[in-house]
Amino acid sequence: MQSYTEENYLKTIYHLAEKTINVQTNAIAEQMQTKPASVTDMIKKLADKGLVDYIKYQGVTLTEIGKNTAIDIVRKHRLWEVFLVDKLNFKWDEVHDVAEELEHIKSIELIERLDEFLGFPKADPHGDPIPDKNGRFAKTQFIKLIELKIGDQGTITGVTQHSSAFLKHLEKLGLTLGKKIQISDVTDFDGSVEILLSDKQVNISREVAKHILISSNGKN
Amino acid sequence: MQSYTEENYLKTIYHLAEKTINVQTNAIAEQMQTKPASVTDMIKKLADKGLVDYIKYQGVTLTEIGKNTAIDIVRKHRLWEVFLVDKLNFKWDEVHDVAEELEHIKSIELIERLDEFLGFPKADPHGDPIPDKNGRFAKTQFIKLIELKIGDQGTITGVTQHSSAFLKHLEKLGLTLGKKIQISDVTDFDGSVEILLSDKQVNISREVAKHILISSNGKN
DNA sequence: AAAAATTTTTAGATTTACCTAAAAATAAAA
DNA sequence: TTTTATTTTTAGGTAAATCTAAAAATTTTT
Ligand SMILES: [Mn+2]
Ligand SMILES: [Mn+2]
Ligand SMILES: [Mn+2]
Ligand SMILES: [Mn+2]
Repeated sequence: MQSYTEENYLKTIYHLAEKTINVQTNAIAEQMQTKPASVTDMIKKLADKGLVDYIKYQGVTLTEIGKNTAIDIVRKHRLWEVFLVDKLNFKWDEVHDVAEELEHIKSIELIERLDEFLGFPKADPHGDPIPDKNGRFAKTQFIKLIELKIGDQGTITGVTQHSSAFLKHLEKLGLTLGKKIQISDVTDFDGSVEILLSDKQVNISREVAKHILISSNGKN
Repeated sequence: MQSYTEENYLKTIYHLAEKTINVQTNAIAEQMQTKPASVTDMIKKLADKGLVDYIKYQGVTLTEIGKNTAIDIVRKHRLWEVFLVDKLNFKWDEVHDVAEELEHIKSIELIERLDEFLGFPKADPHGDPIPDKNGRFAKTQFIKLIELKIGDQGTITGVTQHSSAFLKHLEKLGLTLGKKIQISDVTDFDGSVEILLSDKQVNISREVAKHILISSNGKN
C-alpha cells in the first residue's frame, strides 16, 4: 500500500517517462512543486519498495509494479473526471483539482462500480485514454494541430494542457472535443493559425495550436 | 483548512458529544483507535485553532466553528454513502469505510452538486439525517426497538450500529429501513424480541434490539 | 582537458501525527 | 479521610515528508 504522496510521485514519474526514458530529479521536483532534495529522498524510498529502478545521478525508471500502480492511479483520476463532467455537470476546466484528490481513494470495488456506472468510458473529458481494470488502453496516435498544413482537416480529440485558463480559452473559441476543423491559413508573421469551424472561423496563437490534438481524417 | 486527521477528531468529538456534554480524552482515544496521550496533543492543537474549548482534565466541547466543521464532515460522509448505495449499488453494510475516506475531499462545489445529483436526500442508508448545506437537519425523535412493548407497532427508520456484521444480520432477517413491524412477544428468559413482519416472524436478541430505531405509529 | 555551469546528493532541521513510560490530577472505595 | 483506582497530562522519542545550505558528481563550454 502506497501513501498519497508516493502515489503522486509515481504518477508524475509515469507522465514524465512518456517524454524521456530516464526521468530526472529536477523534472520531478518541478512537476511536484517541491525541492530536488525532497525528490531524492522519495526516490530512494520508492527504489527500496521496488517501485522504481534508480542509479545515483542517472535518474529513475518505473519498474513493472511501479508502472502498473501509476496506471491505476491515472485510471482513477480519469474516471473521476468523467463522473464530475457527465454526472455532476462540471466543466472540463473545473475537474482536475478535485480528481487529484479523488484518485487516491483506496477501493478497487469503488472504481470498478464507478467504471460500470459511467458506461466504461474510453476517454476522459480532455480526450485522454482511460486504462481498463487490467491497465490496458489504446495508445492513441494523434497529431498536434500545429503540425497541420493549410487545407488539412480533422477532429479535435485531445489537449496536452489541462490548465483552467487554457481550457476556458478553447471553450470560448468553440474548440471543444469532437469539433471538426479545417486549417484555412497559417500566418507567416507569428505562426498563428486560422481555423474553419462548421459555423465560424477562429484564429489561435501558435502556443495554443501546440496543445490541441487532432485525429486527422486524411489530407485536405 | 483542517487536516484529514483534525477532521476525524472533530467528527469523533461531535458524535461523542451527542451522549455527554464534556467529551473525555479516553473516550476519544478509544473511538479513534489511538492513545490518550495522542488525543491530548491533538486537543491542544484544536483548542489553539479555536475549534474546541478545553480545560485540562475536564474534557472538551466543540466551539461553534468546530461544531459546524464537524457537521459538514458528517454531511459529506452521509451524502457519499447515499451515492454509493443509490448509484453504485453498494449494500448498506459496505459503504462506511469508503465514505470514511471520501468525506475528506475538499470541494464545496463537489458536495453541493452531489447533493443535487442525489435529489437532496434527507437520510443516509442507515437512516441517519443528512444536514443541508447550512448544517441544519431535523433532530429525529426515534425510539429504540428494545423499549417497545408487546403489541406496539412501528417502522424501522434507523440503526445505531454500523458494523458490517450487524447490518448483514439485519438484512438476512429482512429487517431493513422502511419495514413495518409489530412486537409479538418478549422472552422473559433472555429478553429476546419476537417481531411480526408483513410476511414472516423473526426473533432477535436483546443486543440486536438495542440498535434498531423505530418511528412509532402509536401504541398498539 | 580545464573551467564553468548544471544537476544531484548529503547533512542537518522542521513539522505533523504518532508512540511509551512515568508523573500528576481527579474520582471512587475503604 | 486516607488509600486505591482511574483518567489525563507531560516528557522524551520515532517516522514520514518536507526544507535550506553546502558538497559532490555530471555535463557543457571554452
Ligand atoms: Mn494526486
Ligand atoms: Mn484529464
Ligand atoms: Mn474519516
Ligand atoms: Mn451512515
